[in-house]
Amino acid sequence: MSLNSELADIFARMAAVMEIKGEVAFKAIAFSKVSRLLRDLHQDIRQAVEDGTLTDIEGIGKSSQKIIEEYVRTGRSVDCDELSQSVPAGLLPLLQIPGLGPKTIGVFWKQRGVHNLEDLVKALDAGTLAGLKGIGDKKLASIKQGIEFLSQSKGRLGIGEALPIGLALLERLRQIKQVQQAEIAGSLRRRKETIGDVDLICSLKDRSAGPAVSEAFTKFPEVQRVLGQGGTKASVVTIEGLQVDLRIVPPENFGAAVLYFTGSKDHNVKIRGRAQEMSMTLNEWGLFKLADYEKAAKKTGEAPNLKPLASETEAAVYAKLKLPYIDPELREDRGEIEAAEAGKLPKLITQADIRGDLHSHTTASDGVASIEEMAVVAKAKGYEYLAVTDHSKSQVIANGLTAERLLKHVAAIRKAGEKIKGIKLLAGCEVDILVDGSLDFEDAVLAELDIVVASPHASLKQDTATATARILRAIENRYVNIIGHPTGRMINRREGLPLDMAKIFKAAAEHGVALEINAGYPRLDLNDINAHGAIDAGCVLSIDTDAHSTDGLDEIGFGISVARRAWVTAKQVINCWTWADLNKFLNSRRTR
DNA sequence: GCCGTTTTCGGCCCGACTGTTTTCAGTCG
Repeated sequence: MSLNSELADIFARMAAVMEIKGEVAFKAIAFSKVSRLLRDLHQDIRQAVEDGTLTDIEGIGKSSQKIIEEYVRTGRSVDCDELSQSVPAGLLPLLQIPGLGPKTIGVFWKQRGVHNLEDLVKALDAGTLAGLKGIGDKKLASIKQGIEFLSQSKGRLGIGEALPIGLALLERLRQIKQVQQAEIAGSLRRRKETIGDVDLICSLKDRSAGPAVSEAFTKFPEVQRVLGQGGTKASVVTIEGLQVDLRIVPPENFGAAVLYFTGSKDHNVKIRGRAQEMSMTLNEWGLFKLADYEKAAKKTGEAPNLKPLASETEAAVYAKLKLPYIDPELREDRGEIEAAEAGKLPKLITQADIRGDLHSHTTASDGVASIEEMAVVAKAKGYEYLAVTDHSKSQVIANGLTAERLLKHVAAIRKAGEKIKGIKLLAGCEVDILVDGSLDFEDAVLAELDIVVASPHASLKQDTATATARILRAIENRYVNIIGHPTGRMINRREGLPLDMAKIFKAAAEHGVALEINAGYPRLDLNDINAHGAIDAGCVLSIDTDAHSTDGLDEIGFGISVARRAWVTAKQVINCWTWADLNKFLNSRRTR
């Protein structure tokens, strides 16, 4: 784990303990914020410590500075240790239980001696939690259900699993006749790599239809359990164990609601603050003049009795805040509002910008389609080129090619390329980066190829120094064009190599090697943070599916999502370039 | 705990739903 994420965990832990102890809420909020910004930071925090620029980072003050510096120096934080010891360690995981928050956990601990999940389950079964102020039978039943839910679900679902579910429900929602507009919101719309729950927003043709639509939603065949249901909101759990929340709003408030529920929370906080500075207030109903809003009549579940300055579309709300439209993938409070204000938002890459796929497999190694089959489908997608890059010999499980088989395969690719008009086929290989950073083939073999993707597959538990040196050595090889899935991580499965990314970016930029955003779910490697760091450091990227079938080529969209979250433009992605420019890039190192 | 071109003190985004209550606290997003 990197230093940044270790520190992020420390601040998150301290915030959680403070919440349970019932300390001033804003302290906990401040530490949560520090935790989040450390997690998002793509340069090593050690650098900021050395430069003495720690408190220049908005959100880090004196206390946080002290904790970070101490941790960098000693690998520990006395403050964190002391705070952690002031509550039973077993209480922190209880925060994950839906319906159970820090206040109630604090009460259970102080008044009933609950120290961990086991105590809680016992106390619930024995009925010893009854009689506490503000806690009745229903509350206890809901906590029980929450525990059960948690034990069933594996935590956050990957976007590869959540997106199809969300799209299916959206389609169903749009088919309800009283529904005028419907949209996915939340982290799924922002295309985060993992999704806690799905948010759906819909507007009504007839504003009295709220309860009926809510009712219809809870009756969808995908719904396993109904968590709550009202005229403006319903929550369900699908058969996959995914929570889905529906919000129902009048048509004139649709844009404001979609904006609000798309988040992120931090983005919302920033734009609401901006609204306030401009003497306005922003909520899920719209953007209002502050003075008028305070006087207006408000009823629960209804828009305030006041004409909003903007509310029908997101763009209108942004415009009133003197901002251009901000793409959902950017809404993470990672500088997008400042960039929008300065007119410096990137023109984000779209799927239409992709001219080819530079990482794919065929039946020659572990793919299921032939060269021709892959080429035909790639051409049908409008691609100008496709690189066929089967595995090298170390990937025995994947039927990796020996040098001899590879050279025959190269000839077959060239032959297929002559036969199939309208798409350029590149003869390549996904060559293993071995444990010491050497490659699985000699340079003389690599020299026969049009393109070389070098990827780590095994020994993914190295320490930072060893792993970084390994990838750097591969980057230095003059035949390598792309580092495939650079960390080897798999969402919800394994962490991958703990690389010193700053060093990797610097070397890749210097040597003219592209870093891959592997679009295949569940890899999505580089992730958004690292891809952003890479382009910041002047690297170019390649967004590839690593397809093992013709269907696999469709997964490009997940890679595009990662790139968009990373502020990437088409110019920075080599497979958005024309064949002439790409060809120049692929050959530039060999002729140096 | 963090922040400040009205502030070094006094704020810190806003609303719905639920469960427990007769006016509100906790949780969630």
